[in-house]
Amino acid sequence: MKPANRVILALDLDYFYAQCEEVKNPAFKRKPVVVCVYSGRTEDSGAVSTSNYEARKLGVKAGIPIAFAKRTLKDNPDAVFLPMDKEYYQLISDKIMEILRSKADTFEQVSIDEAYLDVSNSCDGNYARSLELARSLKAAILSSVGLTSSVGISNSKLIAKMAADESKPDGMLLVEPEKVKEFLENKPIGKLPGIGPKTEEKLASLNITKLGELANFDRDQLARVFGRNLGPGLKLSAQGVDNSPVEEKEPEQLSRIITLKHDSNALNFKDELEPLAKDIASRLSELKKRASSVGIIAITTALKAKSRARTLEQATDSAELIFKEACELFDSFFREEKKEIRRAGIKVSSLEEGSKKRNVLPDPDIGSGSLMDYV
DNA sequence: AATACCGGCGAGT
DNA sequence: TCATACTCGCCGGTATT
Repeated sequence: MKPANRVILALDLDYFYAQCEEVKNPAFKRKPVVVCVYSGRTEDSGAVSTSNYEARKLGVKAGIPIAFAKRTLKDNPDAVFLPMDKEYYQLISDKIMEILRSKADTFEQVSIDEAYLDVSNSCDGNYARSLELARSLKAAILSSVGLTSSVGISNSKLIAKMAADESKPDGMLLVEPEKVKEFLENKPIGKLPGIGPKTEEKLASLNITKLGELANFDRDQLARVFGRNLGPGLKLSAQGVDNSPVEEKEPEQLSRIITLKHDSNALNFKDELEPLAKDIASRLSELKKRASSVGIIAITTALKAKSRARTLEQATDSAELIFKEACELFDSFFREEKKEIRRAGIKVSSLEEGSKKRNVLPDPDIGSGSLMDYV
């Protein structure tokens, strides 16, 4: 028999990059640990990628400038600043994801440190059993790589995710289907995944601050303010309605971006750009994919994101072609925008299967003309 | 009217 | 104060058919 309820588990690795560094060097535990992405412009230019809870307590969290973080912790001799070691974190992540995948009916990795498991069948729709499973997963992760994690369980990805968020660090929280409404209604709207600062402000101007209020708000008015899909979607989410399946998704786009050595208003940074194209091309061939759209990303000195893109006649995985398209897009970008840019990137999208040459365009439909054409 | 594409924005890790 | 590197998804506008 198919279980009546879905049983979905969301698993999050706690403060992932920083915790990986604690594993590498256990002396870092109890010290503020700050994982940094140095942009290489000046000594401390760049941003904090993530930090452990010791650092967060002191106000050093993801996204802030490294220089700011150093100033904040300057009187704390224990504070540790480390460059991001993504390869190492990736190895740890891969090992964990392999374990999780093997325990799920269906599995979906959503980022380097997060995954959903649909365990409806393996737990036979039984939430008590899912709690046992969650305990054993957390234990398996701890014993294999030494990391703590947080797990949320409910009947949808949305609520499981929110439950995991609420339980962290090193927590576990079950929200049974009958408890979903109660779980949501008094929470501030910003707790809903997808509602960030901007959306929160717009909702506040409609006098909506709690999820319960959003759940009961006029659907059509939400549609007018937030758009036909997004508006009603917000209302459904606030009601705890989420039927999205747990399934592995193919990547839809790849991008690489760098901070330029010097701000620029012309394409005089080809040397810095070319490796991005090479990188994307080799990733494409790893994935056995080709891209039929190539685009560029430009971040202005005012930190506004700009983009240009072009659809190719034929999908490609060639570094040379991607680089050439990107150069042309940057040239025309600088011709029309008289802006200085700080960061530059390349993005490919419309990815399709197959690394071998193959024309995927349909044949020109010469038979579709009117019969009258021949009269 | 439906679909495709583009550029911008917002959110999340 | 200074402000990384990604990925995903949606929106409105415009072009294409």
